[in-house]
Amino acid sequence: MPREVRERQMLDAAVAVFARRGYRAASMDEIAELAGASKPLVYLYLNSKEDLFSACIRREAAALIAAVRAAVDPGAPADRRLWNGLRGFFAHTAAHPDGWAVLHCQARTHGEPFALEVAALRQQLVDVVTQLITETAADSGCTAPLPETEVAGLAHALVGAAESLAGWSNERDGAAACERETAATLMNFAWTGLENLTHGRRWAPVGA
Amino acid sequence: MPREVRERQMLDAAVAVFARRGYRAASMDEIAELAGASKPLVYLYLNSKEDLFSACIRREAAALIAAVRAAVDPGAPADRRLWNGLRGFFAHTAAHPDGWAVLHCQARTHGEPFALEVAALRQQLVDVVTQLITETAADSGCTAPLPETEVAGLAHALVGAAESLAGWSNERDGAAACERETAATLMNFAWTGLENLTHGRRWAPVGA
Amino acid sequence: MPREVRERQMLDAAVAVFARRGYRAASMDEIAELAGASKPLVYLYLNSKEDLFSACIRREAAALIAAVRAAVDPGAPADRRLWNGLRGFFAHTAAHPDGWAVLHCQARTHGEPFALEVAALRQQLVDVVTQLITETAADSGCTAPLPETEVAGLAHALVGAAESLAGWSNERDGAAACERETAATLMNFAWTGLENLTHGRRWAPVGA
Amino acid sequence: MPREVRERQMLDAAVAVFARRGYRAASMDEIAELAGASKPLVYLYLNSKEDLFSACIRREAAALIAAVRAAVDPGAPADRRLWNGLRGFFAHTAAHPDGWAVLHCQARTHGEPFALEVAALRQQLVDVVTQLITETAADSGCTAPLPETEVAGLAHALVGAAESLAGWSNERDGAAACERETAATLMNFAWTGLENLTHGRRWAPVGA
DNA sequence: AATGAATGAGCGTTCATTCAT
DNA sequence: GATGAATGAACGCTCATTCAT
Repeated sequence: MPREVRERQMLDAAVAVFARRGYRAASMDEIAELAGASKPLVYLYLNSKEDLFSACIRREAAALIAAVRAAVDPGAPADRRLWNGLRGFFAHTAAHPDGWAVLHCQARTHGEPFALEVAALRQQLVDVVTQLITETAADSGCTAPLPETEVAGLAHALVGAAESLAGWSNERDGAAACERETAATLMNFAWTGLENLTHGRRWAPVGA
Repeated sequence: MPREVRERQMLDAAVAVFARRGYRAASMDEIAELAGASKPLVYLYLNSKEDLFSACIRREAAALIAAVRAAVDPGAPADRRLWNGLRGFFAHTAAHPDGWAVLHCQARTHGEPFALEVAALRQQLVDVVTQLITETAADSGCTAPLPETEVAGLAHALVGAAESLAGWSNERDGAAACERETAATLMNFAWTGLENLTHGRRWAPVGA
Repeated sequence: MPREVRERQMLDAAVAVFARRGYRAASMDEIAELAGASKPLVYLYLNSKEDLFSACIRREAAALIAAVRAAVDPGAPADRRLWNGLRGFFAHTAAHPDGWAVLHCQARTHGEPFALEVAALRQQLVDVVTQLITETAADSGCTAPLPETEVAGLAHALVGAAESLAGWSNERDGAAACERETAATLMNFAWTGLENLTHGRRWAPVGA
Repeated sequence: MPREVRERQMLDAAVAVFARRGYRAASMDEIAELAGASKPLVYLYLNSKEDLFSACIRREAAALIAAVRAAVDPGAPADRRLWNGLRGFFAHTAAHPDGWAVLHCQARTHGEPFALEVAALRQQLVDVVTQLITETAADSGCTAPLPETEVAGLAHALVGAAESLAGWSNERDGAAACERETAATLMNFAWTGLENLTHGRRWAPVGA
């Protein structure tokens, strides 16, 4: 069996086991068995548990960001592009729950080396969203430009909301059927909020 | 040294170590040493690693929800109350980063028993937010009542956004100084978005 | 509470726990709790786990040998005395199963110090039986005196048979009702066997 | 080194250590060291301390019962067969004192799972003896058939006597030289006793 | 007379990792 | 290319034992 195929099987197995058990609790024995290979072979191809986990993170992160980027159709108007990006995100995470679990739940909780890898992914997501926000603002006739820090904050809020909704809708119904509805909820929330902000309509505490 | 004091020291140490290392990677030796006690004493007071982790989760969850509830001043108008709740949330998570890390990052990734405990906390947060949203809608002269499912979705999105922002602002600057700014960002986003929604102003995909 | 009473309670508890769990698996915590005293008090009175176990063995051994000796009525004819001794043995072991378990099952399996104590008891039992055998032989008109080694062997066989029957009849029916029957079985077996031996009627392998 | 060989070495070491120390006091470290292997290998091959002990019991029990069955030559007359069986029993226990100690002293004192395994062995021994008694009775022209319960009692008594004598002769002299003598003592005792019983010659307490 | 508080030492078990083949 | 055999190191947990009071 060619190395490339074997390696993909190993990564598939590793993602599944890491998602189910967590990084520490996952055992190389279980991964090797699920991959249908012997343990020394896993070490020959992937060096160590740490490298294996990193490889999983990188592969899943690349797949996710690629899915989102592909969903954002560059030719569409700004509002459609935000909408498409959200749908792409929800669709991919729903279709690859193990990969999403590794990225969202496991990678950030196990020390620096992995946290850095996943932070890079997150930054890419935030970059995409930042650009979408900027474009959206411009497209809807922005009259009150937002400071850079606030845009970053909004992007983080949006990503967090998306992550939270992804988890919520996944556990509410196994089927990904309502993915569209979930996206719509968030889109409504974000879109109208953004429009107000970019037109200077803000809320302010009375006493401040 | 009286038992109560020792027990609190142990929980403090456990929260710190669990936050830094994760549940599996944390060793009872390290926790005991950080608590300034011997390992058998930790077991005598807290039974097992699992019980110790549960105790940490319960203590930190109770503290967080109490902080949020205390911040939401029942006498204030609805917008102020949402604002206050957000500030309370951000202030508490910034002041107790280890506790927040245990709740947000570690507890959900290590098996059913802990996930259930933290799900209960999250539900309490969502409940609080749901009520705030409902009141806010009523207070601002709602003309387009939202279906229950959508309110739940919004609440989850808001909580997710808040969680994400908490993590972002915590790692951006150790100081809790900008907590107010973070809360303002989210408040603006949420408040204006909500007002539009409750007055029937929505975004809809063109082709749908 | 006077020391003597407390000490007896401790020994009672220890015998029960040692019988149920074995020497190593028995924990001083459980013994102290069952005795209704604190652990340091147990140590104050009985020094160590080893000493406590020794004390149990000595007390139970003394009680058993006393019961057997009391049962053997010195005034009766030899056959009656053997019969009475057997009945005394079975009655006592049935009435004190924990003590018997400690002596028979636990004490011999846990290293030299305890094995020696229980060997002493066994020797006393063998001595009693040896004397009974000798007397019985004399009483029934012995025509073929038995060598000393053989008497010792017979005594050991008899004690072993008695021990085995004690266990068997105990587990066959919880009630000690059939103790008499058990004793009769053994008595028949031993008595007639002895009579033949002491009159020179032996079995011998054909080719020897 | 092939697995089979290693596994036998481990069982040999385990039998020796369990015999010397008892189940609880035996440490897996000592067993592994005596077996000339590392501890993880012992676990890889034999799963757990409990499984290891069970494996010891089963192996030694099978060896003992096989030795006795092999000694009982089916073609010989009944008295010879009883004689041969006794000699086989004494010879095997003398040649494998550790195995015998595990079966007789340790296995019965450490909880249900092991007690059941050794009870099965004992039942097999009792069955063999029961059959030998029945055949012996028939062979010697039985005129007073014994009730089934009494036969069972006699078998238990005989096995107990044999077990006791095995221990006694083993500790009296390490050499197995006197095994023949020990067997003769018991055979004389049992044979003549049986013959009387099966011809209705019994002892009865005077007052009963 | 009696105990709450505390620990050093050790055990059963697991796991990532490496050779020799 | 692929593996059966093997291990050093560490971890969760328990227990006999001792002080200070």
